[in-house]
Amino acid sequence: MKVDRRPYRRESEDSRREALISATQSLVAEGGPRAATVRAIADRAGVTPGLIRHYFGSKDELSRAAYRQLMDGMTDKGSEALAELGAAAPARLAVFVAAALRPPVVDGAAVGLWAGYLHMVRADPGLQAAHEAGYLRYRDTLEGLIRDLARPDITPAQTRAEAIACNAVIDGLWLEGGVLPHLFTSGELVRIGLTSVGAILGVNLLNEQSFVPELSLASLG
Amino acid sequence: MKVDRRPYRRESEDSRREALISATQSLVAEGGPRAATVRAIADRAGVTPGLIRHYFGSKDELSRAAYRQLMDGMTDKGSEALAELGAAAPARLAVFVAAALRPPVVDGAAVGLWAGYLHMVRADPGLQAAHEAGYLRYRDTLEGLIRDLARPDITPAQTRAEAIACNAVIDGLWLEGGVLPHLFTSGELVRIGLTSVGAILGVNLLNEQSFVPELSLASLG
DNA sequence: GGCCTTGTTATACACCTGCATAATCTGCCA
DNA sequence: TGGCAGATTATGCAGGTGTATAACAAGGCC
Repeated sequence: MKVDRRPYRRESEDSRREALISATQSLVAEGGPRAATVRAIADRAGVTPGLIRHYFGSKDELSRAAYRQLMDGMTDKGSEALAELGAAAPARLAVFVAAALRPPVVDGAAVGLWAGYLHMVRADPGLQAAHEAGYLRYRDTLEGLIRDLARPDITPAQTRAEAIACNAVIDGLWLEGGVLPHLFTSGELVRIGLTSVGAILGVNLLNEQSFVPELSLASLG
Repeated sequence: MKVDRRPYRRESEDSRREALISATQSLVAEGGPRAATVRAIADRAGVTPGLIRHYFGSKDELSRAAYRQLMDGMTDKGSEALAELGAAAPARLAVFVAAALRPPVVDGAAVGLWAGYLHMVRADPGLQAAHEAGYLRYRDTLEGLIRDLARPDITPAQTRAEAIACNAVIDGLWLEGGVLPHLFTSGELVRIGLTSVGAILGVNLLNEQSFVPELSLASLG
């Protein structure tokens, strides 16, 4: 009594790694990290479990790769939204903030993955350095946008403190929006984010909505 | 060949529940949720695994209880600091915010524990309900303190949005302070928190420092 | 064509997981 | 002083986990 054997299919290394990482992320997104077993991952990637060990030394290493890809994607989202427009400083800041507070950045799966690896980040110095670099890269971008506002009589130290505060607001909103999406109406996170960042900096960012196509009035709750 | 039997020791129900919850929390904080197996929990609590089922119906229920206690404990820290003084509304708000932004609330282990659970929150509806309840309890307390400021011409909807924003600032600062403590000088988190919450609400909270003994100038960086 | 490297699959294994249940101990009350 | 109830321990079980290893397939190279 023979069970049918999976047809042998040879594919590129990039394609296989991508499929495995993608399968890991989607499984964690749906059923939490406990659902992301080697067998489930391999099954979804259309592959047998052995390949995980072949491409990544172990399941943990695959998980780490998935985490790294998640972080890279999130930090890039804001910059991408920025690159397209050369508008005035307040509008650029508004775009950057808004990008972090709506899908695909605000996402339960992203929060879940991020939180799941937080303790590993605390334990592993290498990952901690990477995490810190990512955090500072984001905050520095924010600080640059704040500096570009060219408000008079603002010291560098104050700009730094403001960047920390704005970053915290964004982080907090991103977090709760991802974990408890049903508590916030559509567009509410963006509106609250722009309002409070504006309040912290003493500028009005809500009027900058018109500069952002995706942030039309219709998309606000 | 008989293995030695654990000595029978009878203890109060409260003591046993407390020991099991405490063991669960420390294990999750150290090694993430995966480390908190029934056997490891029972071992650390000085008990056999069967007791978990005896006092809590299942391991999941124990996890939920441990998470609930964590969330409640964080809110309680603020309320405790509040209970002692019957000062004016701005001072009370300042005390509440400051309590969340310094040890023992700001703590790497606490963040690790919280993150470990957040991982599970997404998968388990029961834990999600616990998280939502804890989050709302804290935010409602904050909203009450904001309302007590009795500023003129503030709608309930605006108060709600402000509470969400202030909660986000506190969450973000608490998080980053716990994960990357070396990036912030002592007292910086408290100062930034009071400044930005004040900016969001249009009040000055920094002057309220004098009302808080532990928040003397000496403790600020 | 024969061979060898390597991607891929299948199987085996040792361990661990949570849960159920039986066995045992102890304090309390009649 | 017995004995019962309930707290606590020990054992068993069915299933799942990650990983190691063997078997197989296919393409490149001489």
